[in-house]
Amino acid sequence: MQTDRPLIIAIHGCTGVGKTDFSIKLALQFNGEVVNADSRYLYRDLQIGVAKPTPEQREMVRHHLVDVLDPRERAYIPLIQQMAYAAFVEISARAAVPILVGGTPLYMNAITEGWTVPQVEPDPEFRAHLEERALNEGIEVLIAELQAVDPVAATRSGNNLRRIVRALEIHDATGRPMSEIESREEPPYRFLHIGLRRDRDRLRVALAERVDRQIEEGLVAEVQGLLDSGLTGDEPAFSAIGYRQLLPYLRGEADLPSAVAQIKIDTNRYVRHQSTWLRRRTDIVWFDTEDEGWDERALATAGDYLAGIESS
RNA sequence: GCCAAGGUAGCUCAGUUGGUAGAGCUCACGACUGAAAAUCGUGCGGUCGCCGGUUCGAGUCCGGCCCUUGGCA
Repeated sequence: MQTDRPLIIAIHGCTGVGKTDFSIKLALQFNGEVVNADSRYLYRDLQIGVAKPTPEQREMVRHHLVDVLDPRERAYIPLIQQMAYAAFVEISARAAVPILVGGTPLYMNAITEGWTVPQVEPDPEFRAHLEERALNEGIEVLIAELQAVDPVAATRSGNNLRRIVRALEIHDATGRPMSEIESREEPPYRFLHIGLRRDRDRLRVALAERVDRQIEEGLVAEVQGLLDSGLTGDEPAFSAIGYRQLLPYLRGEADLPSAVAQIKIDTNRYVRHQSTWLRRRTDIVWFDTEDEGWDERALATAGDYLAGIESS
């Protein structure tokens, strides 16, 4: 199929497999610019714990969607999509190659598959009210209510209160079932999906070492600094792994070793969640980063794609 | 050496008046379209410290032994 839709390279993979370093190589070789799709890179003031691209890397390659939100602000799918698509336009206009680098599979999918989420603004009061009812009357009551207006959403929401509340919120605002409103429309771009992966056990060990390194590099002081700047620890950015686990320690409620241990456990759990999303995609070309010369082959694959020699 | 408490799933622990074991976490798998590094679900996993006794039947009672922790000498 020949079209003149702009070419985009998307890099998928779990945390710690080397997406950031590879994206720099890719960008340097093909005149690329990085478009971030990692929910934690969006936030200003988070650095060590989220393994953000270094200042040097950001000087070498232009980055988009990094440090664009205040820790108090909440990220959400349409916002990420708008910013990413705007970046694609800007980069393409410069005749450069957009390199979308994931981390947050939900955002990667929403961007590359063109999800259309129901345009219903979250209503804090409505949510608080339902959450209170769930507490007092039991979550079954809400499930039954959702079942009545949107069986599809009720079935897939299970006991996940957040999803139940969201579905009820959409129905309340629009009078229509969330499951009917949502859709997807292929975005006007062509993507090459490159996935980086690594043996899970060895990745876990490497990530544990990364956590130890982050502590040595001053993660505790960074988190303390955020609190000193007036944040409470309840802000959206504080759901970041490496940050929220340090709060009990800084409050004197836990010792450092157990807080660090919890960071490692939560990091591994995060990897599992990412894997669940990634396994579902069938359009990713995978590279094992433990294979000799994987990066050369990945770069070559990208080169062929950009040159129009798609082999598919 | 003596006294006390305790030895049950990888970890922390529940186990009612004896009826061949549960929870949370870990780990694995899955769901999830305005919170997603969030949230929710499923599954794997134990010769109940060892030996013997009582009993139709013992993690649960009795005896002995081993080990851990605390206290006293």
